[in-house]
Amino acid sequence: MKRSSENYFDLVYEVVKLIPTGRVCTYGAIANYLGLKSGARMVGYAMNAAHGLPEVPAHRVVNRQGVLTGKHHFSSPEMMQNLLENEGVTIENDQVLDFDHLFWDPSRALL
DNA sequence: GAACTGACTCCAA
DNA sequence: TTTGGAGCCAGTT
Repeated sequence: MKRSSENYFDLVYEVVKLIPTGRVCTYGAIANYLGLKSGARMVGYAMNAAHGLPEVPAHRVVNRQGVLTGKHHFSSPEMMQNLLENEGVTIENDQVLDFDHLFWDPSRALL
C-alpha cells in the first residue's frame, strides 16, 4: 500500500470525490473515464477499500441499474439511502428514481 | 508467502 | 428475451 501513487484505487477515489452533491454516478462510468480494462470491477474493489476515507462519497456510486448495491457495506444498510435522500436524491426500493436525470458522467462533466 | 474474496459490466448462447 | 460465464486489482486471513 506504500507505492499507491499509481494504483487505480486512488484514481477512483479522485473521480468519486468529484461527484457533485445531489448527483449519482455508476461504476462503469468511472471505469470508462479512467480507462480501466477490468471495467467496473476495479471500481467496486476500490469502493471496498474506500472505507475510512471521508472524502469518498461511496453512497453516490451505484450500479448500472441505479440500485444501491453497496448499501450493505455502510454502517447501516439504510445509511446510504438516507445520505442520498439528504442530498435531494429520491430512493425507492433501494433504487434511484430519475436515475437517468441524476446520473453524473465524469467524462461529460470534465469535458 | 500464498490463496480467496469482493460494492460490476459485457458478450455469447 | 433471459441466463451464464469470464476478466481484473487490492486487501485480508
